[in-house]
Amino acid sequence: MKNFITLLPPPNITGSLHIGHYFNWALQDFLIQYKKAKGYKTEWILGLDHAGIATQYVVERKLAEKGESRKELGREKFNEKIQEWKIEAEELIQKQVDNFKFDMNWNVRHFTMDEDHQKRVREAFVKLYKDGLIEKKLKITNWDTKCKTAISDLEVIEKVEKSKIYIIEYKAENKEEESLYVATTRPETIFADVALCLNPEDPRAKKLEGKKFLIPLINKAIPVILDELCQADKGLGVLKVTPAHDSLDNEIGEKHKLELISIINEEGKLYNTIKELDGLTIEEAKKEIIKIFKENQINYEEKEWEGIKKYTEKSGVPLEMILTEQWFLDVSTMAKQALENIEEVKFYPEYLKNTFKNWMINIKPWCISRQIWWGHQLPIWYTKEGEIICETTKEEAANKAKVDKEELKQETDVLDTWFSSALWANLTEEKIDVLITGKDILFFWVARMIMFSLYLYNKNPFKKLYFNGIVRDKNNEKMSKTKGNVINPIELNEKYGEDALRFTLLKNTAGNKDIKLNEKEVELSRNFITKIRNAETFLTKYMNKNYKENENLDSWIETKIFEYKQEIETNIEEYEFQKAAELFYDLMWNHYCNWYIEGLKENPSTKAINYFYEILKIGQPFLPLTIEKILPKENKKITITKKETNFEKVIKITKFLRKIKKHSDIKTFYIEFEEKLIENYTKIKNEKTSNFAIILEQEKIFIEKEHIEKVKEAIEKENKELEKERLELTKKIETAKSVPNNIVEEWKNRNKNTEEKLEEINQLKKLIK
RNA sequence: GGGUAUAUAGCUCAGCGGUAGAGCAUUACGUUGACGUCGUAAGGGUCAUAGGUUCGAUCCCUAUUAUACCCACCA
Repeated sequence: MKNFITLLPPPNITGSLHIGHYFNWALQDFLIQYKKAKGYKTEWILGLDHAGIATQYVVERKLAEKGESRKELGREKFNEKIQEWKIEAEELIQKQVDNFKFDMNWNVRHFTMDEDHQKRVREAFVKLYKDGLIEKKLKITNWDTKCKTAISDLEVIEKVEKSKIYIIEYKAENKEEESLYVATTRPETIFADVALCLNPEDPRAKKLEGKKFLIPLINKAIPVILDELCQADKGLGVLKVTPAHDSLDNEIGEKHKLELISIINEEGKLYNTIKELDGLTIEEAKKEIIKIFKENQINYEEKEWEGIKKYTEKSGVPLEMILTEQWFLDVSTMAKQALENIEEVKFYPEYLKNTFKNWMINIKPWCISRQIWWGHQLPIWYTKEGEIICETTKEEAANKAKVDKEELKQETDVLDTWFSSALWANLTEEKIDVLITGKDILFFWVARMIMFSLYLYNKNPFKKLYFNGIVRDKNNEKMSKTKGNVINPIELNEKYGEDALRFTLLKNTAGNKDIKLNEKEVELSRNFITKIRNAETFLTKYMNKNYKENENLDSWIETKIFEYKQEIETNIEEYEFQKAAELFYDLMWNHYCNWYIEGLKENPSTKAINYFYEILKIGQPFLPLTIEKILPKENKKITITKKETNFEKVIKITKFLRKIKKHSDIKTFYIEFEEKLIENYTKIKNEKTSNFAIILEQEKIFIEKEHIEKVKEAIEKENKELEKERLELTKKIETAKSVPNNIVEEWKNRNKNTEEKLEEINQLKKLIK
């Protein structure tokens, strides 16, 4: 038996599951059910993520409500509190999972802090460290002043905001020289300035290079340096260089070997400045320094400014760049390996593979340490002498260092949550058939899993990657608690019944794009489910059991089932869920209910119920709960094949008669072909009252004289259209020069058809006269 | 600033070199065998704009516009 493995993106233990989870899970559940029915042994790898910063943030906030803080509690007690929270959160998630009703065994699941995963993480770290890819460095890092931890570049969000920009005068050390004016949005950082920078092309550059200028207030002299990183057209073309608190400045600083002066501490407060400002927060200091400028008659100008401001993703406070010691993972080798192996992975949608590649090409070292308490502590031990030992356990570290293990102190930092997630694909040794996840975590998670798996396990973890869109509200806005437009999947399921939301989402996945979810759509799915239930009621309770032979109709629906089944399966295999859903909808509602069941009313068939069950089997992954209730545990298996049928003729004749009926009060017609069926479909009596006959589909249809005029009208329009088409086609064929033969042949055939039809109509017209 | 995706009927979206499609909504008619209604039918489109390639473009190319997202060090 073949295996089918899929990996659930583990939800965070920070809170409840939302419609995004429901959608993502529904896609996976759909595939699982489909593959199961196909005879595969399926495995859905489930789990939860400890979500380091996010969880710690939530728990700290809860503590703050009670007037407690993590510092008071200490690391051990605090982690106990987090464990309590975890249990609470798990219960909540459990309830939701139960309500989601997916085909999963939630009791069998992993957790990123499980002992075996901790081991996996430690081993990975040690290997990477010993390979020389992990290094501790004093560097400026993105800093979250609320959670007091470093964060990665990916956890930074940017917003365009209106604020103020200040133009500040830096006087020349040599009083004869003219002052330089610097535009900055951060006047509070002048104390960390170590240079002023100009672009080498700047006309002032040659004259000023090496000259010294004074930092306002403290009158410290700093030199002018030249670097093309300073752009002449930005600001006033003069950059104040604060290498300890700005990444561009840091780069310039490194190039010119400038001193790093740190003035912002881990709490986001100033130190090492002047006594009026030390201890103030950035925002406070910004206001205060302007006051001080005024008091000291420092020349400055204030202007309105619109620019990008950075915030931390998790706690939402302004981002600071500060100087700290952090652990960095050099991912360049891994990225190279990932690039070499990515072609064998199929991406849905394909264009994301390029996004993936571009990211890999431009990848930068990853800051993997976090100064929080909840997470995987780094397997790094320090000896009394300050030697760094990296081993998976304290015992091993002690052995290696040849010291008593009580002498070793473990690094207090924990790993970025995504470091442990990066190993999530290695919960199984086998290749995962498909990972279905959101595109927002392509870099955070998917890319890193691929890199880690290739480097550490020499294995490409995935065969296919499917990125689902975001579920948005009916106005195409992202759902958020603050906007109040959040749709709760469980509430929707309660309102519209089981499977309605699931079907709606599957039917609207439209090429991995975001889904605009309108409740109206869910209502339509509900109606579809009702239709199916009613069909069942009709077939089992109301259908006339007085069966007659009904080969034509049966053969037709059987052929339809055969064709649709194939097409639906092809679409599912290509992950075209929306097309598959539409096909199933069409087969069930249009073909089976509207034509077949309507036909049964005249001609009940013993096979009707079997056909119904066959269609349900096809649709089972779309509406598993509904269909499970209807499908009997054991039902007679019937073979579905393509069969000869002339039912299409019935449809054509029916549609023709309906058209006539629409425009007249026709009461009778006469035909000697499937008359009962047509009578039933058209609700026109089959009774010979006239000798006027028209020929359609090689069948004679007799219609009363008085309705002939209406027939004329009905066909006149068709006639016009046909003539127009013939004209166009003839012209096309005549003017065709460099058109391939097969195309011309096709046109000719079509033209022949048109002419035949026109001939039919002409005959008809003659007859009517 | 760079990149990617999207632009087709009132709405949600298919199609993607050779007759513009579906579902919903609208309108009309009809529902004495199932219908948390259902059925039948009709109307509705310069396929974002402008060029180009081609015998032929909604489809390919180029530019423009709009929207969304991603990346980047902008004072």
